[in-house]
Amino acid sequence: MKKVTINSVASHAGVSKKTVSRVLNNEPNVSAATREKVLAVFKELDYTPNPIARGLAQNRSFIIGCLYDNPSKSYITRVQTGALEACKENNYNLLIHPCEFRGEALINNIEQLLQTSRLDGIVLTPPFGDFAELVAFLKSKKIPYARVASALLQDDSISVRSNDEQGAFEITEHLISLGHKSIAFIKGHPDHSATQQRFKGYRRSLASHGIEFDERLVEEGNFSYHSGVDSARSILDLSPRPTAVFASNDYMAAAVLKLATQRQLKVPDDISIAGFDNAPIARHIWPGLTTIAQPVEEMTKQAVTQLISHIAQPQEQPYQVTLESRLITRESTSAIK
Amino acid sequence: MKKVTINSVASHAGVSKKTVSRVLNNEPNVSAATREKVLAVFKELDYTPNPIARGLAQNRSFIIGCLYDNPSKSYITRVQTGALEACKENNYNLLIHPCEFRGEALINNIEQLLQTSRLDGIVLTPPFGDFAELVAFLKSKKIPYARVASALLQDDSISVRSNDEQGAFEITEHLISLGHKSIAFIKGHPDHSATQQRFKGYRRSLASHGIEFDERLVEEGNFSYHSGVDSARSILDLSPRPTAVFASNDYMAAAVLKLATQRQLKVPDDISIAGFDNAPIARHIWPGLTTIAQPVEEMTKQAVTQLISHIAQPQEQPYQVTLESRLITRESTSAIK
DNA sequence: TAAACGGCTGACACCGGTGTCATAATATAA
DNA sequence: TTATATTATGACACCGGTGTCAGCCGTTTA
Repeated sequence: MKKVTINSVASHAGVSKKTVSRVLNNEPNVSAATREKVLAVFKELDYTPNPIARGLAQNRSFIIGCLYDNPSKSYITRVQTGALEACKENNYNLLIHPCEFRGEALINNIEQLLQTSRLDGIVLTPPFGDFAELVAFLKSKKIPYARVASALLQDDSISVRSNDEQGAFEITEHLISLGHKSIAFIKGHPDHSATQQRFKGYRRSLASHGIEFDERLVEEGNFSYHSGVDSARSILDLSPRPTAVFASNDYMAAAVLKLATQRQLKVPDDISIAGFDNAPIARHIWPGLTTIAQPVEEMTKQAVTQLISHIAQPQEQPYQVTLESRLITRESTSAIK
Repeated sequence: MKKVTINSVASHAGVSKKTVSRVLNNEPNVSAATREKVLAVFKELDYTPNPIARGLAQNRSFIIGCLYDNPSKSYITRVQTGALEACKENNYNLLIHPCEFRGEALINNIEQLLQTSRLDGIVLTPPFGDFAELVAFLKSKKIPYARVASALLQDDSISVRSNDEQGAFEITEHLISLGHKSIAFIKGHPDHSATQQRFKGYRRSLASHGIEFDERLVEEGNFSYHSGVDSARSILDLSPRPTAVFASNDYMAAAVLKLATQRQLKVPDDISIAGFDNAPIARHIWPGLTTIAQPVEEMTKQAVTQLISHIAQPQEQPYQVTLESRLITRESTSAIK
C-alpha cells in the first residue's frame, strides 16, 4: 500500500502535477474533461493532499490558535466548542494555547508560539482582545486575528461580541421589577472589558429607576469562584444586608449562593441572586440561577469562520457584529417580601 | 526583515545546510568548533527552524491529537490541561478532536483526521481507550497512541490509569464506617471501563462487610448531570429510602444533591451523598461533595509525555502505570443518626 | 610505507505540494 | 485565411528542512 501523492495521481491521470494541483484548488484554466479525469483518479486512489506539504509551499499551517487566560473553565469549553465547529467546517485545526495575560513575557510567548507553529490566524478570547499591545503586535506581524467578546474598536478587525451592557441592564431591571432596591454588585476581572460594560448596565438600570448608586454595595471580583466567595462574605456581612446580589458571572453567583446557604439564609426568600453567562453551573445547583444567556459558542464560531475566510481572501470591510443575549429566570430570584 | 532560514544560517556560518541541520538535531560528527560557530549564528540571527518544513521532510507534524467524547466538560478540561503541559515541555502542539464514540462513522472520521492532519500520535481518553476496534485500527496504521484512564491490557501500549476499583472501594468503606448500610449506587456510562471498575469496588466493600447487595439500589447513569437527575428521582422515590447515595462521578452526585434539596431533604442529615473525580463542582456547591480525587491531569500528562518520547524513539517495553487516588471528605456525608 | 579506518563535511536528491512562465491548443477578430 | 487573443497545459524552480552517500582528512594498523 504505497502512499498516494500528487505525483501518483498525476501519472495515473496522465497529466502534470500542476494540473492536479489546479483541480485540487478549483483554479480556473482546466478543461472540463481534464477536471473530470483527475477527479475520477482522486476517487480511485482515495487521494487526500498532504497538508504539511501544502503548508510548506504556501507558508500556511491550516491551524488556528486559540489564546486564553480565563478563570472560568466552562467559558473556555464553550469557546472551544464554537471554534471547533468553525474549524471543522473549513478543514482547519484548532490549537489551544493557554497563557498568562499578565507578565511582560506575554508578547515573547506569543512570538515563540508563532515561530514554532506558523499559525494562520489567532482567536483572541477575553481578555486578550482588549490588550492593545498584543493587537498591535499581531498587526505588525501581519498575523490575522479575530476578537471575541471584546470592546468595540473603530478599526478594521474582525470582532464578534454580545451586548454586555444591555444584558446587565436587563437583569438589573428584572431585580428592580421584583421590588429590589438594595442590589449588591460583584465586578468581574478588571482586565476584561465585559467587566466595565456589565457594571455600566447595572448603573444605568439603577439610574433609570431613580435608585441611588451605593458604592458600598459594589465588590471587586475577578470572575473566579474563589473571588466570589470573598465578595460574598463582604456583602453578606453588610448591615442592612442587601436584598439582592448581581454577580458578573455565574461562578461568582454560585459562590454567593453557597455562602448564603451555609449561613442558613434562604435563597431567594432572604436574598435574591443573579449571575451572568448561563454557564452549566447555573442549572446544576439549587436553586437554579437567574442569569443572562450569552451566545459564547456562536460568537466564537462566527469569529473563527470570518477569520478563516479572511485568511483565504483578505476582506476590505471589517466584520464587527454584536449578538443578542437574553434573560433566563430561574429560582434564585423572587419578589421582595 | 528577511526570513531566517537554514540557508541564511548556513551561508552566514560558512558551512553547508546539512551541517546546520546536524547541529540543530544534535547529531554526532560535527566538530566542536563548527558547532560553536553555528550556534553563535543561531543566536545572532535569532533563528528558529520551520516546523512545517521539518515535518515535510520527516513526515511528522509535531502535533498530538486528543480524542474525546465525554459528557463531563470539566473532565475534558482537566485532560487538556495535562496534555498541554506535556506538549509544552516537548515543543509539541495539541489538537483537540471531539467526536462521537457511537456510530460506525467513527473509524472513518479518525481516518479522515489522520489524513488531513498527519498527527504524530493520539491520546485516547475515555471511552476511546477501551474501544478495541479503534485501537486495532491505529495499530494497523502504525499511529502511536496512548490510553488514559482505560482498562489494563496485556499488550505493549502506553497506558496510564488510576485505580477506580480501589477508589470506589474506599469511598464505600467511608460510607459504611459512618453507619450506612443502604447505599444506592449510580453507574456511569456503560462504554467506559471505569463504570465497571467503580461498580466492582462498591460491591467489594459491601461484601467485605457482609452487607447484602441490593439490585434495586443501583441506577444506570451515563456520567452526565442530566442522567444523574433521572437516577436521583428513582432513588429518592424508593421506600425505604437509602441513607446514602454513591454516584460514579461528581456531576451525577451534584444532580442528586440538587434534587434532594429541592425535595426539602437535608444533606447529609437525611441522606449522605458521595461522588467521584473531585471535579470543581464538588467544592462549588453546598454542601461540598465527599469524593475521590483522581489525578486526571497527571495521568494525561504522563501518557502524553510517554507518547512523545515513544514517537521520538520507539520503546521496547510498554509503559503501563496506575496512579493513586485519594478520599476527600466534605460536608455531604455524615454518620447515620 | 601502504592499507584500512574513523570522524567530519558538503553535494545533491527528496519530502509533496504551489508559483512562474513558456508554449501549445483553441477561439475570436480582422 | 491570417493575425490576435484567450485558454489549457506542463517544465521547472521553489518552500525549508532531512537522508544518502561520496570524499576529504588525519590516525591507527599491518
